Amino acid sequence: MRIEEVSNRSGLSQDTIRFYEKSGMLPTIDRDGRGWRQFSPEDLDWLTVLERLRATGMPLKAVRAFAASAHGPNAETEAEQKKRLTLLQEHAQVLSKRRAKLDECEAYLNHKINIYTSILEG
Amino acid sequence: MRIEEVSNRSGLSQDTIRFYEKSGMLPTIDRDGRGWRQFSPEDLDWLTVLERLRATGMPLKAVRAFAASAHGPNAETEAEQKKRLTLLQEHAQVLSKRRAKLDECEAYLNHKINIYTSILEG
DNA sequence: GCTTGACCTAGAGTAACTCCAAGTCGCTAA
DNA sequence: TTAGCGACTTGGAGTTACTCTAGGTCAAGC
Repeated sequence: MRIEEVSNRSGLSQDTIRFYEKSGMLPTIDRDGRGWRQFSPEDLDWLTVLERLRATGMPLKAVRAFAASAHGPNAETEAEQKKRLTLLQEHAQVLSKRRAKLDECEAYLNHKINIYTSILEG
Repeated sequence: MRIEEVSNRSGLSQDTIRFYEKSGMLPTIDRDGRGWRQFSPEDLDWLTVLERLRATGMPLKAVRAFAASAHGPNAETEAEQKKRLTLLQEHAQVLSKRRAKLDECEAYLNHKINIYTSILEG
């Protein structure tokens, strides 16, 4: 696949994909004769993982640690898998806090909207 | 109140509060004899609003528009109130998308965690 | 042979903080 | 009374995570 397709499917911009490659968060991406990136289905899967981690606020530093573990030479050893599990579990905790904050803010926002609506109607 | 108290209560750092003041998102804040900011309870309320809008990802540009409307000379005219209502309603729509994304990512994360857990246990 | 379109790179620009250095002021303890 | 402390002040530099721009390559179609 070319970068445009991978961008559309993963939800990451072409610039972001190039930036992720440059900053070591992707495995080696093939190039064709012209020097264009050729993404495999696995590359797309990986970018989709990254998009989800980033969309829920995992900092790039942690994403990079996750990437290094997943694509390093010892990726499939128990130690590395445990490392990745821990990173994901920590992130899951962050997400539940994020959900609580979202609930709070949504309730507050609806409250505010009701106030404005009733002022403007009555 | 001094900046430390307002920071603790609003959840915004002291630096962020100063940054918001400098970039025109706060009403005029009183100063005491030493030049220290003296926040009123209304100032704290306003900062709490800002913290909630930002915590749910409203861009500063929109926050600034909201602030300009809320503290401008015509703040209480119907036109300005409608403007603010619209901004809040637009943001409420963003929030519901954000919630959907959070749900999706949380499910995916739990799926991944289950996979790692079962590999490492079995 | 010229244009178009999708890609390439390096590097500058942006958003929203966050940190730092250097300075002021009022208080307390020696 | 002066020396130190702690909470503040400012302007400006640094950071994160993109995002955009300029200038360039290459294959295909007219």
